[in-house]
Amino acid sequence: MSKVLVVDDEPQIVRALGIHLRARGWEVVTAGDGTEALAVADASAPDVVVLDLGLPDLDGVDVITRLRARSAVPILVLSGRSDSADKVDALDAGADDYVTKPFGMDELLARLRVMLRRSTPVEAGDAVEFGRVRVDLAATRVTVDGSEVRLTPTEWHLLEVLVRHPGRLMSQSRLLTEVWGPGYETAHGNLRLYMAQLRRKLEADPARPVHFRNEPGMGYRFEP
Amino acid sequence: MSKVLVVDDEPQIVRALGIHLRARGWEVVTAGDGTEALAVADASAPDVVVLDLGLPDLDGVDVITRLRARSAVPILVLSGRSDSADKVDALDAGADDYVTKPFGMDELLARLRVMLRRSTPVEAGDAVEFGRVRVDLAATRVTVDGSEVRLTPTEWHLLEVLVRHPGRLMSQSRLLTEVWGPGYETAHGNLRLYMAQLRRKLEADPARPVHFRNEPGMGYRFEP
DNA sequence: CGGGTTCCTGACAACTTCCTGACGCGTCCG
DNA sequence: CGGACGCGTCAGGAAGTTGTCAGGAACCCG
Repeated sequence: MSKVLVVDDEPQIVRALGIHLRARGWEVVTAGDGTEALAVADASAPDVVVLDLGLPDLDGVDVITRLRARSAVPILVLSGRSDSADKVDALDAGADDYVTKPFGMDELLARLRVMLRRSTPVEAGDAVEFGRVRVDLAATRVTVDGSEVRLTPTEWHLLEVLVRHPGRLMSQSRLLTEVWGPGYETAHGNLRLYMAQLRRKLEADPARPVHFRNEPGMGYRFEP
Repeated sequence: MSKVLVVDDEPQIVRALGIHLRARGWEVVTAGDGTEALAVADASAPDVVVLDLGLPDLDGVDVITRLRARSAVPILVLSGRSDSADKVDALDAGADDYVTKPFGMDELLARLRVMLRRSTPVEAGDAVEFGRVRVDLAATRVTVDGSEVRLTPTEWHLLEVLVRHPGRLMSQSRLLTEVWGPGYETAHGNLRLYMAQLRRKLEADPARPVHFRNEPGMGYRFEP
């Protein structure tokens, strides 16, 4: 049985979600604001989080960032406005998907199932191989053609974030917040620099990257 | 069996629609004005709503807004006046499609089937396929015949908005505000440009689009 | 304290994307 | 029949991004 944490400040929404989710066999824990959400997430380790962006105490994006700092739990965002700006911000901060209110219950349940099925993209402890590179996540070790390559801490952190989401586009802001922490969303120059170093150390032809690709204006993508 | 709510102030239209719909296996509930419509919608939770804009008590757009505040039920608008302004307003308020009176019964039934199909099975989780195109919303990736197609940020935003509302007629102002943000409601030239680029990249014959169709004066519609 | 490593900042050229305006074509309506 | 309107298309310049380099500050460790 999977556990879901529902965070919303409107009690009727929490109640309605709880009823439907329990009817489908989920175990449900709830929170009414951001502070409570963080506490409950720590205490009960949910498998997935449903988070309303419009909370009374904390900014929704803030909550996402702090959840991300602790675990890789999938986050589904409920967005009140159909305005796209806050959705983009949420995704950048680390949310995995979003649904705009008003939403159909079936749609939400379907998305939750998908997220759960896809959760933990790459487990810690696994090793990822691509080209002539082998990344051992458990041992914190990288080898190219069998010989070890030394990475600085920042390089390693960046590589880890990318490798844990194979094939997925990661926006600059998301990479920055995950590697450097909240507050560095604008240090683009930094990201460019370390991406270049990763490519220099891991790509066969750093000028023509195959595994660490950039999509102009959108972000970077790791391709195994 | 699916349930449809028919809202119209002319009894003969309600009766005629009821007969045809029941003959096709629909369960039908009715309302004669806006207030009743809202009450019946709450009480019987229809799968789709057919709504005449010219109601005696409430403005049609008002009814749509209030329905939308409660659920994501698809709304098909019946417009009596050939004036197109109110139709656009209805779409902006959240209607999914419209039919102009006098209408053919076959056309209305066909539209209803489309709306129902889009709402029940839900988008297939995080990937949408149509023709030879596959849109992976989670990975932010588009492929045609298996080979990747690169989209610019604006192209991707536009595609995402369209794809998340399959079969639905999206007004130009809505597309503009969702993709470019509030304040760009009049930048129609922009929308035409990027719609053309999407078609060039995704349609088999960009000059004769099948999946990204335009309805003159209204907006654009994505058909899977 | 010194040597080596790591991290950050600022600059530049090459590139991509975005916007604007103009033109042609078809439809609709007077 | 002519004009207005909306739509699709094209091209050019403005604006923003990215890869890259070099230099200096901060850090760690012996």
